[in-house]
Amino acid sequence: MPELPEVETTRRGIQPLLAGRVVTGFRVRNPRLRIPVSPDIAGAIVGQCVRDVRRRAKYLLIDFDAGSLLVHLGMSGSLRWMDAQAAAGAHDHIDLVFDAGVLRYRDPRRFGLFAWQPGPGEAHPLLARLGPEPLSEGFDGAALYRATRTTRVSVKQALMDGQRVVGVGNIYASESLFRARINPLTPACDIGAQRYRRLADAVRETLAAAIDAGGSSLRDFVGGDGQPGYFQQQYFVYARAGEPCRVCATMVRKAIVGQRATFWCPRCQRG
DNA sequence: AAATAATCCTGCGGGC
DNA sequence: TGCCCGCAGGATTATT
Repeated sequence: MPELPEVETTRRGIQPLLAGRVVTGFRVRNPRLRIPVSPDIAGAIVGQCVRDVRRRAKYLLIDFDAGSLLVHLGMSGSLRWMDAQAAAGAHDHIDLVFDAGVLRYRDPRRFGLFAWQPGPGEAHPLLARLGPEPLSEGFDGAALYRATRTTRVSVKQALMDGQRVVGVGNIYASESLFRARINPLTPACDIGAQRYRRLADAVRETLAAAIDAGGSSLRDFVGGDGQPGYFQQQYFVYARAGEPCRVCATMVRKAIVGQRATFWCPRCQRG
């Protein structure tokens, strides 16, 4: 389940492998991803040099002079650098081929996407309405507070809405709210500026810690059969319903909020 | 206009 | 043991 930390770990793993190299082929074995892979992509990138690999929200942007290849890993996507001759598995849908090797995209559930954005910047419709990056200067408690004055949805749903802040998925929403000691079911408009400052700090800390944890798995991007980019973290509350809170030993609770499983400690998260 | 529901897909675990 | 069912999940689109 790649959330922002996994995507950032993927970016750090592949950036040094791709930058400066020329694409020699683009093989699509199965174009049926969340958005069908356009047959025009090959013509846009074959023969072109990768200038950089960036990340925006959970999208990877592989930059060329003429534009950027947008890659989203969806629920089960992964990218690995391997020998060009390596046999492709059942869910290895796409190869970005270089002389030195191949960047292979595997995605059993096919929730991911590959799209082409002509030109520089982040003009693609998929990127146009995204909120601030949680690890950037543009994100803080004041921004969250301003963005939640007129909504009655729960603070957890507000936190997961990519127009307010990007990259906070279901796992890290629950984890961040635990760190901030905020009950995920509280209406977003009922939370004050001071507590949003605490939440913004918690989001940053939670994501940064997960990215640090992912650093040790960077080597997995080269060769091997493992799933790169996924790293097991010790969660405070996520998927721990019925188990004792790591802070106060109260039983962790679970509820479905906005169709998503939500976990919290009723003692540590009262407000 | 905002909130909610449906949707895409496969692997896995539980129950029987 | 094997089958069926439900669930998991991000983000867009459709519906209320």
